[in-house]
Amino acid sequence: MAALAGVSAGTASKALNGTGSLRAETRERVRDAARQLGFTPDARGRSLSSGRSYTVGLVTTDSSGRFSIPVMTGAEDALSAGELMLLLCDTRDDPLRERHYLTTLSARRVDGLIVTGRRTEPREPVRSDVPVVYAFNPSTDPEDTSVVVDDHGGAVEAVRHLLGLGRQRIVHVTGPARHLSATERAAGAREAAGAQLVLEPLFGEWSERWGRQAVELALRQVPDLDAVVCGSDQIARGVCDRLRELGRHVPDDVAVTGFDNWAVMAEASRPPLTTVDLRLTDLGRRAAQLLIEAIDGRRQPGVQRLPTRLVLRESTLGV
Amino acid sequence: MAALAGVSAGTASKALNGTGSLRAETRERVRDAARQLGFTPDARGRSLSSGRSYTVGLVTTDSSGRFSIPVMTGAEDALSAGELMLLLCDTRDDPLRERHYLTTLSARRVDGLIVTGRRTEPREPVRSDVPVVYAFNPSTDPEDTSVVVDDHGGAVEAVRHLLGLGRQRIVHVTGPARHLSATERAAGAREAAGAQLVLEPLFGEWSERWGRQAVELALRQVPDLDAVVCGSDQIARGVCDRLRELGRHVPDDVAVTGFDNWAVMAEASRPPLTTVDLRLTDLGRRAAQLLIEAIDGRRQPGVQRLPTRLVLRESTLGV
DNA sequence: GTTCGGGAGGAAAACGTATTCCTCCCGTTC
DNA sequence: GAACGGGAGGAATACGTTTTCCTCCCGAAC
Repeated sequence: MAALAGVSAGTASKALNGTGSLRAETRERVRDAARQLGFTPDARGRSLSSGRSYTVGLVTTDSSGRFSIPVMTGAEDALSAGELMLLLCDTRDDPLRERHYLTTLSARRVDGLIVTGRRTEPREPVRSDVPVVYAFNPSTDPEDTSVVVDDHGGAVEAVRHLLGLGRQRIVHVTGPARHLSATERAAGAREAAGAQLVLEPLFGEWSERWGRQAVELALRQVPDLDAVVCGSDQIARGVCDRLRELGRHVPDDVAVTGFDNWAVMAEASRPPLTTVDLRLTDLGRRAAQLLIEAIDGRRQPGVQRLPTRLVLRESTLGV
Repeated sequence: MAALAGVSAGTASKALNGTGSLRAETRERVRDAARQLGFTPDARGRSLSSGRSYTVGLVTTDSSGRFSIPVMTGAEDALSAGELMLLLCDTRDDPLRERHYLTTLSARRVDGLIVTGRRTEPREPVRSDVPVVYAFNPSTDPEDTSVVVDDHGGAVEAVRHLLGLGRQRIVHVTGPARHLSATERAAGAREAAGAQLVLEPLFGEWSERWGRQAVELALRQVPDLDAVVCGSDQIARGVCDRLRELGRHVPDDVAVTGFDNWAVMAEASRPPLTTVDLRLTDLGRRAAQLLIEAIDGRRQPGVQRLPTRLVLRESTLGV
C-alpha cells in the first residue's frame, strides 16, 4: 500500500490518521492511493500497536433466551457507537464451555466483558483481567459492576396503578417460588398492596396454563376480587382468558396486569395487557456504557438497578 | 514469557505448539512457565502471522428478530467447534450501517461472513473479498452460497398430513401476500391439496387477530370445512381460539396446523399445535459449515433448501 | 583425529500498524 | 556566505506470533 504512493509505511500511517507533519500534497496522494486500492488499515496491527483490541466479549448462558436477546442488542448498539465490536459466546450454562470461552477471549485480548444470563439470580463472578460488567444477573461480589432489573419496584408500580384505579381486592399470581424474580415481584406486590392484597401470593409456573388455573383457585377463595397482578405476561394472558371464559369482564370486573412487556404476549392478549416493561435494551445499553467507562479507567462498582416502566393498555383501562 | 523459561520467543512458540524439534525437558520447562504466568498466546499476533483471524462476521438486519436468533445461535454453535468466533453486527436494516459494518469487518480481516435477516425475500449481495454465506434470506445472485428454509415443502408436508387423516375440505390462512414466505407457503398448500383446497388462500397478517377473523370469513363460505392450514403459529392459535368459541372442536371437527414451531405459541395454544418446524438452528449451523468449507477453499455455490420437519401435536391428533 | 550427521535451539524475517527519533534539505537571517 | 531553524518524511522500534534458516555442539564412524 505505502509503496503505491511511493512513501514509507510510517508516513502512510501519518497521512491516513492525520498525525505527524506532512505536506498536504503528500497526505492527499496517500489517501488517493488508499482509496484506489480499497485499502483499509489492518485492525490487528493497529490493535497490537495500540494495546487495545476495540472488542468486547459477550458471555451469555443462553443466547436464545427471551431476556438475553434485548440485552445483547442494546449492548451491541451502545458499543458500536464507540467503534467497539461484540464477540458472541453462548456458554449454554456449561461451566466448562464458559471457562473455554474466557480463555479464548483473553487470548484475543478483549478490552472487557459483558456477562449476562437468563435468570436474575446472582452468579459467581468470572475471573478476568479486564473489566467486567454483569447485566441482568448480578455478580455475587458487590464490588463488581452489575446492572439489573428492578423487579421489586416494577411490582410496586403495577400495584400502585391498580390502587389508583380504586381496586381494593388484589391477588398476585406468579412463577415458581424458587425463582428470585418471582419472590422479588411478590415482595413488591405485598409491600405496595398492604391489606389490599387479599390472598397470599400464588406461586406456580410461568405459563398461561398456570394463569388459568390460578384464576379458579383465587376466585374460589375471593369471589369478588377486582384485580390480579401477574408475575409474567404469559400468566396474565392465561388469567384474562379464564376470566373471560368465566364471564368476568376485564377490566371492568377485574383489572389485570402483566410483567415483562413481551410484545407478542402483551399485545395479543385479550384484552391487551397493562404490563411492566423491564427495559432490557436500555439495560444492555447501560451495561455497555459502564463497561466503556471501566475500560477508560472510571470503574463504578456496585449494583445498579434500572427502573422499570409501566405500559398502560386495555387490561386495566377499558377501551 | 519466553524470558522466564530462559528461552527465545521462537522456541517458546515451538514448545507450546508441539512443533519444531526440542528436548522434552525444554518443552516442559516452557509449558510450566506458561502455566505459572497464566500465559495465553496472543491471538492477534498469531492472526497476523498465520493470515487467518479465526473470526467471522455475522451481519443481520435485525438481531432481535424471532428468526435471526436461532440462526445466530446455530451458527455460533457450529463455529465455536472450529475455534472460530462471531462478531455481531446489527444493521437495523440501514444500508449505511451495513456499509460501515462491512468495512469494519474487513479491517478486522474476518475470515468470512454470514448474512442473515428477518424476511425470506432474496437480498442484494454484499461486496466482500472473503467468503459469504447467506442464511434465511438468500442472495439475489445464484452464484453466491445461500441456505434457506423450504416454505413450499413445509406447506406440502402439512397438507399431506391432513389428507392422510382423511380431511377433505381444507382452507389456507396466511400472512400478507407481499411476503414471499406467505406466497410460497400458499403455493405449497395449493399444490398439495388440489381440489381438496375448497377456498382461495386467505391472505392477511401474521397475527392471532387475523386468525380469528379468517375463521369467520371461511366458515361463512365453507360451513363444513374440516381443516385449516395456517401460515404461522400465531394465526393458527387465533384460528383455534375462534373455532372453540364458535363451538367447533379442534381437532375432531376441524384440524389445524401452524407454521414455524414457535414453542411459546405452538405449545400454549389450545390445543397445542401440529406445526411445521423450520429448523432454524440447523439452518444456522449449516450456514456456518458451508462458510468454513468456503474458507477452506471448498466453495459450494447455489441455494440450499433445508427440509422442514412436521411436529405433531394435538391440534390434528386428538388427545 | 577428522569428518559427517543430526538434534537442539537461537536468529531473523514476516505479518501491519503507530510512534519516536533522526536526517536532510531548504529558506531565512545576520 | 555561513549558521540556524523548522518542516517533511524516512528509519527504527515495539507490539506478539510463526516459520524458515542457521549455527553450534555432541556423538559416532572411519
